Amino acid sequence: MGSGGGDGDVPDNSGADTKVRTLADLARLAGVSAGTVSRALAGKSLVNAKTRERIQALAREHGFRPNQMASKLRSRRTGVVGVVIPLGHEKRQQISDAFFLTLLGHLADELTESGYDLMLSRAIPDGSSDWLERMTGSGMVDGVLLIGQSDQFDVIEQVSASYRPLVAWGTCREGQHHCAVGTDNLAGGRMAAEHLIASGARRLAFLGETLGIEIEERHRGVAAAAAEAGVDLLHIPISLASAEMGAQIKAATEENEHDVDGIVAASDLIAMNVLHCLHEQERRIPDDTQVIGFDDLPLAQLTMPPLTTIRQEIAIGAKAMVDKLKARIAGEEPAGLKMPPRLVQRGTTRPV
Amino acid sequence: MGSGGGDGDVPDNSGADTKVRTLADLARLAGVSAGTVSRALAGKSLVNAKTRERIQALAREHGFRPNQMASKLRSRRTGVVGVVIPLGHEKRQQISDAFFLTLLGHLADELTESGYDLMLSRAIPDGSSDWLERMTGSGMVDGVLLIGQSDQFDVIEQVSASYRPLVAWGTCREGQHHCAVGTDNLAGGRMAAEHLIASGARRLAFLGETLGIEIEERHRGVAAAAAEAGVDLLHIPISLASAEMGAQIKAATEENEHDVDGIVAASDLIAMNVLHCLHEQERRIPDDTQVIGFDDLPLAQLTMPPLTTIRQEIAIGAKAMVDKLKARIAGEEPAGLKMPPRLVQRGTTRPV
DNA sequence: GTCCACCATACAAACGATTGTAGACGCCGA
DNA sequence: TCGGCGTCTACAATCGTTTGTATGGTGGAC
Repeated sequence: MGSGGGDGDVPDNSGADTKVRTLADLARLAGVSAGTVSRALAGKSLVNAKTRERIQALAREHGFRPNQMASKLRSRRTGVVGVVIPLGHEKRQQISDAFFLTLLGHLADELTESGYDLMLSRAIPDGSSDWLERMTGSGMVDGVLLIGQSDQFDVIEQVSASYRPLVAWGTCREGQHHCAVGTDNLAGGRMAAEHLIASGARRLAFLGETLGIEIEERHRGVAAAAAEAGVDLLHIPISLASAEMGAQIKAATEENEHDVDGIVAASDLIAMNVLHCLHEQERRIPDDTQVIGFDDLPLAQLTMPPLTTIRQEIAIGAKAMVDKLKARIAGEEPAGLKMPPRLVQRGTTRPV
Repeated sequence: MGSGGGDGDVPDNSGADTKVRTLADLARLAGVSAGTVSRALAGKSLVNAKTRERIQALAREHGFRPNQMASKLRSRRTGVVGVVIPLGHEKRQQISDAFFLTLLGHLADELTESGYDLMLSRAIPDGSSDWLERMTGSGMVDGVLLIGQSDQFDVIEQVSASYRPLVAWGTCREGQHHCAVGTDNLAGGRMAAEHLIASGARRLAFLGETLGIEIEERHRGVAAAAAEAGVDLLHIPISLASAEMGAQIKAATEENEHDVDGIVAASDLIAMNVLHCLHEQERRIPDDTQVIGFDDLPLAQLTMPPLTTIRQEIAIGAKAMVDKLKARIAGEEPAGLKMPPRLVQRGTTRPV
């Protein structure tokens, strides 16, 4: 009363000058109560249309917007989705993986479309489930999206037992508890190997470390196909972090250049590096060595020759993740989605 | 007392069963007041060390963590930094730009390191300054980082007049009000053009639309160098969105194949596409046509031949942005940073 | 003319934490 | 034994909204 009421006293500094920070401030200016202002700004029909517009105009004029923290606290709905990237194996990995970044971009687009904000968290698992519960248990988000499962399958499984609005990208195992959207990596790996074998490869190599569950399945698929066809398979555990990748691949390709004629790379990025190294060693692609990638990032079309790869439907997957999360936030329990991979034949393998 | 103390009474359902969601719940269990629990969990020295540890153990046991919304509301400090990507020109652009995504990754790393969470927002400017003020005015974040300025220089300038903790990536103009960290694009463009001219190019082309201020400056730099040397310069406004880029570049390179012998691409991604198209047209690089990119993304090393490009120090820039933002949050007013570009000579230009 | 219904607004109680301050308790010296 | 002092804890106000309910006023029907 005493301090605030500058309305009538000094007409000078009345209007746009005094900073209006709270609903109460605006209410005083409009001559109504805070509750009414709240409803007016929310566009509720309980307030008179004329009053509503007057208040909205006033708010616009003063550049006022309600404090989100207070709003979220009261309404117990944050309008925020947490997106966490578990950096499990590979402690030193930055968020620089091209696939994850691409997926993140699509998720951001989908979430924005649905009116959600996105809280990004780079999590480095430390043995406990803390890295995940920090997000789920904080009351800061309505739901959580996991970009990849890394080697944290068990933790995710455990947390999801009590925290329902959680959807992960990655492998969808039989009987698993949590909701996952991903590509059938086993089928993808098999598909890649079978393609190479069909087009004449006899000594295969799989490039990529299998600490993460997704990559491990790709490798299993490749191994299964190789075993069935009776061809050799070499596993070279290339790091997924792009910083180390280059040197490791260089070493690997030089060392094994004598006997490998078909390479399955765990990702397109590895494949690009392989292409580069093979080219330096003047191996002809696909004549001397065939190469096949995984992901089908936009870049795959731009290599020379263009990269044959196993396509993951990132955009579709991102949309599915967001849709399923929204359903879970609403209390439903949609099942996971295992998308079939697709072979995109380009120039680094011989046509069958 | 009556309800909570299951320790001795019924050892069965005593502990982890009853859900403890609030400080008050935990306080009841511990037989202390909520205030004490709050201080204990915050590690304050005002509570007895023994009590503190007992409470912390209890919290751990029940998987309790304080509601962040309430905490942030009361303490008026969110521990969150907003990162917004303005999609000004190019309404249909997804967050898929490789450079922005890379910068985002580094920002995420730096912010995590500093204990901040990251709130990502894809903003589509609509003529007003609403897209930015939605973030700055909401009380949701302690500060805002802008990934690129797009064509929104004026809006940013205006908002930053009253909202101090704001740092943008991008061009650092003379006399501008807001704090920006970025590469000297003018110098970069000039550097690229001078390099091409020095190595024999006489008919230059700049590929990339100049709606965004950064690209526009690169173009100006190229134009200045071209004018000084008296060589022709063609400007072909390629879209920055990767979806449309391919076709546009294909059309452009086919049309102009007769007279361009030096290409400055507005980004590495454009350069990669150019390489691809030129290769299809069986032009020899760098003998028939020289190409130079901008950014020096990790991919630039993997093209064939490896891409000559103007390097932007993304990691260093990200760190600078976060440092300056932290200083601004603390009330200081650090100046912007204009980093010198660096020419990385690889295989798509002739050595001088 | 009275009463009912109804619309618009005011009031006040949450939401769940943080934090200044007052008070309880134990310990010490006199 | 008592006062003073230093530690620790309880109490209560506060952050800024949202939302259920009470209340005031207006119009129409009988």
